[in-house]
Amino acid sequence: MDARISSARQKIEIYRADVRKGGLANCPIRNVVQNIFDKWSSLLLMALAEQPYRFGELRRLVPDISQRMLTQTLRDLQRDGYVHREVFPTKPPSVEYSLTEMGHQMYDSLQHVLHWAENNDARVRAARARFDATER
Amino acid sequence: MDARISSARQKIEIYRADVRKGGLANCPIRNVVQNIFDKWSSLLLMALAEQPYRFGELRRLVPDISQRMLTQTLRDLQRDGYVHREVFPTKPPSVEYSLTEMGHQMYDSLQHVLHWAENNDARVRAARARFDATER
DNA sequence: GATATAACTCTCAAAAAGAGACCATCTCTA
DNA sequence: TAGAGATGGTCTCTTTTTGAGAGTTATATC
Repeated sequence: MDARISSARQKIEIYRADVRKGGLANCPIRNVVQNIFDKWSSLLLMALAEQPYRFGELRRLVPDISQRMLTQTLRDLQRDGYVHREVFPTKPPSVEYSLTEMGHQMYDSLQHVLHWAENNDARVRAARARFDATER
Repeated sequence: MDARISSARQKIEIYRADVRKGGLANCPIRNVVQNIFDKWSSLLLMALAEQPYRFGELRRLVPDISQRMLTQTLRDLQRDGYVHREVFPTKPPSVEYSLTEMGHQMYDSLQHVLHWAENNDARVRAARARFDATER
């Protein structure tokens, strides 16, 4: 069957499927999306979608990420197969991170939301201001 | 200018722009994406994209969300303008949540990643298993 | 009168994230 | 030749976020 035409309802069912079995680990969407929607993941994917970067470069590119979170997020992305990590035997060894083929494919589908966010920032801010003025 | 053709590089710059100003609140992408990529947001959006639901229905639909997080996530989505909340003056008052026009538009762009996740679960799992066997 | 339903809020414990010190190794500069 | 800086991390401690679950107000049902 073609999963592209599955309804939201079906997706919810998939999300729920595993809850009934007692855990969350087997739900396909949640399983995958969990790591992509991580606080720093989309940002790092955006960077790596453009070109490979070294650890220190990423750190400078994203100044407000802690080294701990950079290490951890990169490892998670590597573990899921989106990112390739290559160590070069230079004097202080350097490490380069790049998107894998699958990483690029995934990013293609992620891009849409990022674009939307970029283009609709003002509307969201306006909605937020309206809410704060009314409901609070 | 058409933001749809902006490169990843430019996006990163946008992400970074506000860091230089000392806070994160003004970065458009991060600002918007933050709430969409919340742990429970995409799941609730998936549900509401299909049809309106009442509070208790959502709770039963997503059994592993705590009431605290359901309330909070819904309020955040409402605040950002994706979700409409309507109170009906029944005896114990009931509340219905539905997607706004903007919510539907946003969901259209979010859908792509969710589809990708649904269709590539096996690949991700395989990558993960490979990583765990090798690197650990 | 006890119990259930509705949509929440509140408190406390557990998990995750951030800040920043520390590490080994090598090169470059003073 | 001593010190500083760059490499890519780890470790510990504190703060923030999340989850679990009891409590709330008001009505209806048995």
